[in-house]
This record gives sequence, structure tokens and C-alpha cells, in this order.
Amino acid sequence: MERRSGCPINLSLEVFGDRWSLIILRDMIFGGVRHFRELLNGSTEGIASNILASRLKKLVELGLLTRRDDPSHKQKAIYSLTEAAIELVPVMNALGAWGSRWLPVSEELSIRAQVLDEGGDELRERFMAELREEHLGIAAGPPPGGRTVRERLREAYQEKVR
Amino acid sequence: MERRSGCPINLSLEVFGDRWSLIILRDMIFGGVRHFRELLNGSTEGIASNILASRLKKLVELGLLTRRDDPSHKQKAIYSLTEAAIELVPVMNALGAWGSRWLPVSEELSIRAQVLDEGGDELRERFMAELREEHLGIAAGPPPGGRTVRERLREAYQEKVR
DNA sequence: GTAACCACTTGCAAATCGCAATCAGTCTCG
DNA sequence: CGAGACTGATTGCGATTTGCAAGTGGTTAC
Repeated sequence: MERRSGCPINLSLEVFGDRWSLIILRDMIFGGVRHFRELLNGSTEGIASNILASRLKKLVELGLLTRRDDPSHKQKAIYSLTEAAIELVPVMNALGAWGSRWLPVSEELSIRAQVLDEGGDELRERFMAELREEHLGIAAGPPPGGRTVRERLREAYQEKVR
Repeated sequence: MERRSGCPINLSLEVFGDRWSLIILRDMIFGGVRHFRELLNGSTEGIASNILASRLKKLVELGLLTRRDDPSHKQKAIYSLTEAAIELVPVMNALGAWGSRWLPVSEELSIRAQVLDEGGDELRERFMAELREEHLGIAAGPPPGGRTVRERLREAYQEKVR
């Protein structure tokens, strides 16, 4: 990929300036999804398999994901977030908070963005620590209150659905 | 535009999920640029005029910009940021900070992102107040220290260039 | 053994992109 | 008054990207 300029916002856009890359990372970060099939069928947006394959390849090349074989199934691949991808949590937070405020979001799907935003830096740091444990094997310690951040986000969603 | 889902991150991506929309808003927010020609020639990335025209139209339709005639020149248009666009400052900040950390940015161009990030919520709020004054006519009061945030960012850049 | 599942590729039509040239109206300057 | 530059766009066109459907070679569960 050619670089149009060394501006950080421009370079970020050259990485995420498309309709799918951040959707994939969103599903991995917030949904805990690790496999091709889950990404293909899991999101409501309905990504096509060729686009998914090319984006996963690009994200691995850019150092946002790593790919390894699943020992339980020779055909299966496991994708993991790298530290660079985990540090997108504040970007996701800013983007989610902005979207919740200015776009016609559905209430159930925006509650998670709200909870994460209202939790402040502390909650986001805790979430990132849990992602590091999950994807990089770096111990995060037991979750305060017995529930992980992802569980808390999911519970907020479930409560809203009812 | 069709909506793929009501998820705030997805909807934000449907607005900004291309290579140019945020570049235009970046130049308006950080560069103080208001006219078509300035946007066309000002950025180092070199947007094509047809793309710029279509993006400006889209951003006006989405409520991120407003367009009005320039009284000094009947052919001239002035574009202004709306409150929705001004509130993208935290998104720009998060994106710029991430890019500065993980992408091969040039030092001069990333210093502004660093200054803005290190200034914390206070500096960003001040910056947004100045943008509201500039684009919405809402008084922001005199800049603390006699320099606006944009001036401070530019000075940091100039100092780095030398 | 066979049916479902796995990550991924291929073919193809449609949309979008980027570049260059062009547009008509407006302003500046001599 | 007339030449030339400037205004925000538009047009034509080839190249790239997208989205959809179907298919690939192989693995696994029953």
C-alpha cells in the first residue's frame, strides 16, 4: 500500500478506511470471536467470505492480528489480537460514543458503547487487560466483582433486550 | 445509504468508512480550512476534485457540514462544521494517538496529535469551544495564555520542523 | 461412509475510485 | 472593455474494489 502522507490520522485511515476492517476487530474485541466461520456468520452486517479472507490477511500483514492453527482441528485457524489491536479499544470507544450520540443507533446495540464510555479509563484499562490475557497470555488477575468486562457488557445488552 | 445494522460502530463506519471523509474533516478542524479550493490544494494527500465534491455533498447531507455562500464572492462557498462534526475531536484524538503509536508517522506531523493527546480533556474541550466560536458563532471567551489551541498546535509543529 | 463443517478461492457484474480535462460564471487588473 | 485567473464543481474513462454466489480440497462427527 502506498503512503499518501505521514500524518497519523491519514495513516490510520489507510488501515481502517474501509467498511469492514473495524467491524472484524469489533467482533473480535467485543464478541470474543476467534474463527473465520464465527466472523462470517456472527455479525449482523453480513460480510462476504472473500472480503473477510482478504481483510484478515491484510490485518495479519499489518500486525493487528496473528494467525495460528487450532490444535483441536487441523483445518481450523485461530486469530488473536496483537497489542496494537487491543489498543484500539479507546478508538472503538470514541467512535461508539460518537455514533450513539449522532446516528440512528438501535438502543440495544448502543448500550454497550454507553456502558464502556461511562466506565471511564478504568473500565477500558480493565477491558484491555482482559483482552491481553485472552489473546496474549498475559495474566490479568481475577475480575473485580467476579464478572469480566465483556460479561458486564453482555449483561447490559441482555437487560436492554428484555 | 442502506443501514447494515444499528450498531454505533457500524453506523459510524458507514459515515467515515472511506479514505477521504475524515481527511476533509481533519483539514477543517485542525487546518481551519473553509473553502473547496483550500481543501483541494491544501492537503498533502491530494484528493481529486470529483471525490471532494461528492464527499462534501455527502457530509452536508449527513449533517456534519453546512454550506453557505460567501458574500465576498458569488461563486464562493463557505463550509462550516456542525456540532456533530466538532464532537469528532475525541475520535480524531484517539485515532491520531493510535496512529502515532503504531504506524510509521512522520515526526513533524504527529507532534500535533501528541500535544492534543497530552493536553487531556481540558485542552480538547477548549479546542471544541474555539471551533464552536469559529463555525457556530458561539462565544468561547479569550484564549487562556493568549493563544488559541490551533495556534498552539501549529507552533508545536513549526518548532519540530526547525 | 457420508454428511456437515473448515478456511478460503474463483468468477463475474456492479459500484466506486482516481486522474485529467472541462464547465460556466465571477473577479481582478490593465 | 477584454484577457486571464479563480470559483465550485461535472464529465469521461480506465482501473480497482466490492458484493454475491458458487465451488475447492480437505477434516471431522456420527
